Order: sequence, then structure tokens, then C-alpha cells
Amino acid sequence: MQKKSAKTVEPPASRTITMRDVAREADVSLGTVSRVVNKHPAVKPGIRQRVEAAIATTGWQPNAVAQSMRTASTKMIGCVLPDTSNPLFVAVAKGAEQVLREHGYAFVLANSNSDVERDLELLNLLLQRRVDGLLFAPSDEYDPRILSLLERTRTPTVLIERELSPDCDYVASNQCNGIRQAVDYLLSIGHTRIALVTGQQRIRPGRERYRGFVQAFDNAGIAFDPALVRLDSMDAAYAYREVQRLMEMPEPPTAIIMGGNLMLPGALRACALKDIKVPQDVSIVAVGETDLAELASPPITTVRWNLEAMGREAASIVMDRIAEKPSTGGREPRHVIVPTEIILRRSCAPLRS
Amino acid sequence: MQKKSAKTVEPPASRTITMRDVAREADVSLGTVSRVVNKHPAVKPGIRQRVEAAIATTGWQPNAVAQSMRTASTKMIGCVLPDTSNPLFVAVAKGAEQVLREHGYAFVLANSNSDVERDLELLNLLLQRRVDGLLFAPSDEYDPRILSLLERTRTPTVLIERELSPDCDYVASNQCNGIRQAVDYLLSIGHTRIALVTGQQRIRPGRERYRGFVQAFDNAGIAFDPALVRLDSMDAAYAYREVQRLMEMPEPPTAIIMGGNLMLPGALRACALKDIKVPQDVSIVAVGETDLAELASPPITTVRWNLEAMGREAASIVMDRIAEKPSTGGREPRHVIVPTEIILRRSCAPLRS
DNA sequence: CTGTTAGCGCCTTCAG
DNA sequence: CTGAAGGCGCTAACAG
Repeated sequence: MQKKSAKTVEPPASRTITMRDVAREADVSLGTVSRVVNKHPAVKPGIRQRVEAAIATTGWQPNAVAQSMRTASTKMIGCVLPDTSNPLFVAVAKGAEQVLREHGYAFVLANSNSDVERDLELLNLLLQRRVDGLLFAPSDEYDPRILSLLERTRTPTVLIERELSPDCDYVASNQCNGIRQAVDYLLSIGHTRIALVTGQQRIRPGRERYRGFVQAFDNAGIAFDPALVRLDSMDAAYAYREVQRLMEMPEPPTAIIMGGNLMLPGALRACALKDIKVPQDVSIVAVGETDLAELASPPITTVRWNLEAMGREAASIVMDRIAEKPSTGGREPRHVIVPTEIILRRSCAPLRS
Repeated sequence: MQKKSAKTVEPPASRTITMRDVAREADVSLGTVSRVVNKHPAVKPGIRQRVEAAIATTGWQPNAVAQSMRTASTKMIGCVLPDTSNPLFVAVAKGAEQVLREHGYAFVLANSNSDVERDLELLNLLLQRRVDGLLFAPSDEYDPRILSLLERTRTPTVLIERELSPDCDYVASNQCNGIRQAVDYLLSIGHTRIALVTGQQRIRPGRERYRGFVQAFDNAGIAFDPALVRLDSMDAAYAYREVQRLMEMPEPPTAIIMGGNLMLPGALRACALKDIKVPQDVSIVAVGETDLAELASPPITTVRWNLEAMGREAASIVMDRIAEKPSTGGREPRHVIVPTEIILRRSCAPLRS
């Protein structure tokens, strides 16, 4: 009692305003205010108006934390990516954010910096924050802790450009096909000494690119030179170094495929440094469309695909999973493969024999 | 009573486990578990161990939503940007995310798509979610609703590349100086018919770039031709169109400054289309360092600055504001201006007279 | 149709 | 040093 009166007496020194204030102002009960904000149909129009007026005059805004507490849903989706400044992931994230917002979900973004430990850390952070779903591109598909963490959690998760087990939903691009097309094209214009520079085999894109490379040669019934294949990294510095080393070989490649969207700048720097002319001295194909590829001299042939669509697709799947949660049905894992296409430009020339 | 027994009887069909489960397992009270997880010193080592063991066996993870509810702090920072795929904002966001994570804060990212209505919407969304702070680049500094919303809220906010009122904290780059340097340089190699293509004057970068342009000519005591100034947009399509229109003038500019980091591709496409040679036909300066600028033929002179540092700075300020919250002191607004520098490359040539 | 009530999971005095 | 109890702001039964 004393407390109550004290409360009323104390100067309302900008206390945080709550639903209770609205209820008092509109002279209704808490339940009614709740029904109004949640658009429950069973509220008399007159009352509804009074409540809305009270909300306006008090300037109250629902506290989403309290709502989450009650409803066990945060309306947030977590997203863990190896590099949030890589244009590839940027575009995917943008596509995802778009559909999530349309569904009223917020988007929590985190950068693992290609470090599995950080992957784990961030996942746990997001899980403690009780995100309703996860978009995730682990830095290493073969670390068992990741898979077991994901299996233990009941939070729907969609992988981006990654594959952990057949049971996991994922959205990925068809890199295998992209590289196969690139090799086919190069073979068709006479190249056989084709180099592939791409990254780690512990993540899907690296594996698929190499697979496409092998497949293309197999189909053509031609053997490739293993010395022309470099599978250690997808970064620009590696591209810079390996292009130089390849071109310094006694019998250098006549064409190089850069299997990573960050690699073209490194390759071009190497060519500039060593005064290697494209396509006279070597033909080049890059993976990932960029302004640079289009506007370089010469323009660079690239493999491209729809990044934002991947993000939208991934987000849609999470939304679906969240919606179907109760029934425990629909447990078919969903695997979406986005097609790739090759854009022919002047960086590739027929082999003069 | 019946309820309770029912609960105990029901098969524990993977109920969500709570602190209570840990307490029971360790045979201590809730308070003790809480003290252990919050590293309160006053807990006997033995008990502490028992609790930690119980946490491990139950697999419990603290529910951050409940914690937020109790402590009125979500450990989340919201970030609203006009375009989360613009490399400029991407880099800033990355820098910010880095320091926020170091402080244990999560990063909620949202895209306003340069739409003020969406700015407002997203701000409200984040505020309802009770983020502890905000990083924000409004799409229109002159819309009064934004400022009044920010003034009303007690959530610390740092603006990115924007300026709403002297009281708001902000972090911005010195675009005025960047453009002044560019003009000075072009004047020094003989150009006077210098064009500036940049964007909206309702946001700081557009204003500052134009201001730098005017200042440079003022200082030199030379008049510029207003017909060479285009101030309507910073996107690539605008650059593409205006470069063409400028070069079709009876007396075209001898140098063009592209005042926007997305504009260079558009400008280069225009030059390619019209067969305009750089720097023979026109000298070009771009704002914003990119691979394209470095690797184009010829390489493009650019104005650059440290984006990630801006993000880190902004995040640090929010962290400070959150920390100083109780005292209500330290209310000096903080304005950080990041320096710019000009990188000279072969896209600018002395004017042959 | 509206009011009342009982928690959601955790932290934090307050006693012991 | 540890246990008990109240409440953060809201929603969802359940009564009336």
C-alpha cells in the first residue's frame, strides 16, 4: 500500500512507460490493451479507439523483449558468415535481409573471419539470444563440433554454400557446372594446358570447382596436368602468387581459371607486374561477376550466378521451417542449387598453334 | 497440485531446460547458479564446481532474453544503413561489428534502401527490440521526423556520414578536403574546366563534396563553370548518363570528378561507349578506392579514407555512451572526422594547351 | 466482449 | 556464503 502511494507520488522522472500506463490511461485492463496491439478481432470498436488514443498520448511502444520472453520467439534470424565484407556474402545477406524483413524478422549479422572457433562461439551467442533461425556458412565443413552443435539445437538452420550432412538444408551455387563450362569452352578454343587456382577442399565451393574441372577433362577424354592445379586458398594474395609461379613454369599454362570471387584482382596485378598480356600470353576465366571483370582491359570472361536469389531462397526456407515447426512434419531436407552461367569476354583467345 | 504432479509425470519430451534444472542437479538454489554464471566472487569453490558440472551435464545455456528482461539491456546494437551492399557501408559495418563483438554486443543490421519511411520504420523496430545503441545513416538529413525520433529516444545513437544537429554524435569522412585536394591537383596540372558529378545535397557527403569544390576554386581565385556541376545522384546510372552529357557539350570539361564510390563503373562504361580516351580526352578522379580504380586501364586517381576505422570509431563511441549512461555526464557531443587522401594515378594528365 | 491471473527465465535484494 | 521471494513487461487462458 505504502509502496503504491509512493509510486503515485514520486515525480514521474521519465520512468519507462509500460502497457499498464496505457491501460490506466484508456481505463481498461492489460488484457484489452494486449488484444488491441495484437489485432485480436474481439474488441469493441469504441474500446479499441480509446486504447489506440491512449497509446498515442502515452507514446508507448511494445517491449519486444518481454514479448519474446512470453512467446518464446524473438523474431530474429542470426547469420554467421566467414567474411561479411566479401561481395559474395554481402549480396547473399542483402537478399536474405530483404525477405526476412518482409516477414517481420530482424537480421543479426556476425563475422567469423574464417575461424571455426569463432563460428562455434558466434553460434552459441546467437543461440543464447534465442534467435528463431540461423543462416550459416561454416568455415570448415569437416569440423565435427559444428555438425553436432547444429544437430543438438532445435533452431532451424540453412547453410549457405556449404554442405554438412544430407539432413541439413542448404542453398548453394552450381560451381561444379560453372567450372565445367569454363573448361569446355577453353578446350573448344584449343587450350589443353589449363590451370585451376582455387581454395580449400574443406568447403564446398573448393571441392565443387575441382570436381567440375576433373569432370570436364574426363568427358573430353583428355588428361590434365596436375601441376597446373593449385588448391590452397581463395584469397587475392594467393592468386597473385600462384599466377606468377604458374607463368614462370618451363611449360606454362595457356589458360588459367581463377576459382574464387576475390582472386581476379590478384591475378591482374600479377599479370601487370610480369608484363603478361591477356589473352595473348594467357587466357583468363574468373569466377564471380564484378565491375572489374566487365571493365578491365580486356574484359574478363566470368562464371556468374544470382547471389541475392540465393539469400532470398535461404531466408524463405528458414521462414518455412519456422512455420512448420509445430507439426514436426515436412522433414524432407531442402537442397537448393542455383545455376551458374558463363559470360564470354575478350580475356580468352583461341590457342594459336 | 494436480497440475504439478501432472508436470512431473509427463515424459520430459525435450522440454527447454532452465536454470532451475541446473539448480536441482547441483542441489543448490537458483541464486547460487546465477552467481556462478555471473562470476560473482562470493561462491565457495566446491559449490562452484558442482554447479559448473551440473551446467555441463544438463547442457544448459543462459537465456539471453530473460537476462535482457531482468537487466534491461539486450547487448545488441542496431544499425540502419541506406544500402548494406555498398562497399562503403559494408566496410564501415565490418569495422563496427568487430569492436562490438569484442565488447560482447551483437549487431543487428537493416537496410533502408535510401527510403526515409523505411528509416523510421526500422528505427522503431529496433527500439522496440530495445537495442542498447544505434548506428545510423539516415537517408535524408532534412526530414524532421528523424531528428525528433532520435531526440525522444534515450538510446545512444551515432550517425555515420551524416549530420543532423550539433548535439548528435557522428563519424564522417572529410569529403570536403578530399574534393578540394582533387581540384587543387587538377588546377595544378592546368585544368580549369573541371566537372563535378555527385549526389543529393540532403546528405552530408553530397554537400561536403560540393563545398570542397567551391572552396578550391575560391582559394585559387578562379571561377568554375556551374554548367559542369551535376548534383542529383551518386549512383552508377547517373554517372553513366552525366559523363556522356558532359562530354557532348559544345565546350566539354577537360577533367571530371566522380563524387560517389559507386560512380566509377558508370563513368568508365560511358567512356567505353563513346570511345572517350582517359586521360587524353578527359582526366578522371574518383572518390572511393576500389580494385577497379587500381586495375583499370589507365589506373584511376582516387580519394580514399579508412572505412573500417570509421566503423570502429563509431562503435567505440556507442560503447562509451552506454557505459557513461548512469552519470548523465559527458554529454559533450562527439564529432569524429576521418581524414582523406588523394592517390595519384595515370587517369589524370596535364592539360595540353 | 472484457477483466483477472499466472507465469515465461532470470537477477537481486533481503534474510538467515 | 547461500536460500527464498519478488518482479522485469507482456500474453494467454480462464472467468465473468
